[in-house]
Amino acid sequence: MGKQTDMGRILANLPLFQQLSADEIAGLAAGTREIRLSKGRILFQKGSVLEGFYVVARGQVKLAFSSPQGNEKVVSIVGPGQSFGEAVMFMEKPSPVFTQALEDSQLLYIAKYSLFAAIDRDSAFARRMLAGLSIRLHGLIEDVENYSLRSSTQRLIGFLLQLAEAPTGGPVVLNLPASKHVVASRLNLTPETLSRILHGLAEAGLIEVKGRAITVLDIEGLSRLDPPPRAG
Amino acid sequence: MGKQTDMGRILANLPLFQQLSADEIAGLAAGTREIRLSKGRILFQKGSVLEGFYVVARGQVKLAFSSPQGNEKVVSIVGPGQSFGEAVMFMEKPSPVFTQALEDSQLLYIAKYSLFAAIDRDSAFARRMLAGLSIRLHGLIEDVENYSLRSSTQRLIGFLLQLAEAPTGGPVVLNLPASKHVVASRLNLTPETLSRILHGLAEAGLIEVKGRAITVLDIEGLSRLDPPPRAG
DNA sequence: GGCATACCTTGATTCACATCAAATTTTAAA
DNA sequence: TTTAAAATTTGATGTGAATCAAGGTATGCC
Repeated sequence: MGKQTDMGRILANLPLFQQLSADEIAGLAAGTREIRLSKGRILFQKGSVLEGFYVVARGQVKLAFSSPQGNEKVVSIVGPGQSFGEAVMFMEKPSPVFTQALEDSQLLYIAKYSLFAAIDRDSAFARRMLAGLSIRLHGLIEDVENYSLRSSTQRLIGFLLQLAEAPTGGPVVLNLPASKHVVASRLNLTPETLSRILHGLAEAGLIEVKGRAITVLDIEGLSRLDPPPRAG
Repeated sequence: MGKQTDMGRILANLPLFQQLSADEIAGLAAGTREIRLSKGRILFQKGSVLEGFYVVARGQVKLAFSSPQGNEKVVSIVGPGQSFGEAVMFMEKPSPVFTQALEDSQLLYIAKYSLFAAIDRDSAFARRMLAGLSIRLHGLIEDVENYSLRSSTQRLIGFLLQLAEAPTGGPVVLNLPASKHVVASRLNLTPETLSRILHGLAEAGLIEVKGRAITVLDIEGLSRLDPPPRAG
């Protein structure tokens, strides 16, 4: 036991694999290996071809691309229970992004053949996989929407409200999921702009900032500045 | 015959359904209906929930979102043989975009249950579906990359080179897939900016513009202005 | 043809955000 | 603690592309 059953337990707890049987989990676990990644380490470079995908068990990694001019843009901050690399694996094309650990992390690498076996055995699982990719796709569409028709301030507010994730009116304390530098990049801002916006919102009495901890004082007020997408 | 076999023929020719057996195509066709959409018509609004997905048989539609301020951003221009709406269907969430016909169009609507049946019957098809969504996802990542770290000019050049799709050095004639207004929106530009950039490139002797027809005179020169993503 | 409607271009101006430069604070390590 | 390195803030300035405002030019309709 030990390693093997640990992996089984982690796998079984992933949203994606929630509904698999013990047998199926065991099958996946056989094609899975553990990877430890210390802070700052690159997992794979842009251009890599993946023969499997990854799940974060502990820690945090970022997916990002870099321009020839050396700028870097964080596409995604991936935390425990979340996976990445599926699309690149299914496509069999070079990855458009690279992956770097933001903290010391523990990942699981699940081999393609092992996942395919699960898909072949269980079409409900295949559907769940499709739904998973669809959600990812939806997220990217939202990003595109944010970048193209919302201002810096609106993007930040949207981000904060998502973290706050509480429809209550009262003050909510939240922690930025990463350094301001990384958060800024994720929101397509410079660190300077992020700092100024946070200052401005604090000035306006809408939030309080203490390092990475942000207290949302007035969700209503923030929402008013952040025209939420109305259905219809 | 007629309608029914027409649909079968169209379905069978779609990249997604290429490798299905005649039986399987027939099964899909049973859950498929034809939709005619005249130019300017809205197929579904933002916020709609889809019980199936669409394939363009003839014509052209756009997927776009609009801001409260009335701006509109085209996410995708969809032509014959291409499909859309799968992700929204799998997710069972409101669509983040609306769909409007750019020309008189003929679409096929493929019901969810019919697709699910195909997935249940044939896991290779499920895999192809996964690969299809992955490709879509990859495209969106590219968009995000373009919006966040390339200039207007670079985005346009990238777009032109993709349309040119010929590694030859000589002049290539291509047609913009839609009106300049729509193309501009797709590239996250105003029509004014698009016009100016085209003018500038023509001035520089790199292209020639005559309405929607664009002659690429110097692919090399264009590529030099458009740092292509290097793997590695 | 003549008229209207959409489409595109051109110029002047503005603005949001980036960039550059320099403190200042926080964190980590010795 | 002391010091070094990293992260963050603050201020001054620059700029790419949007916006505003007219003109032109196709395209289709009567």
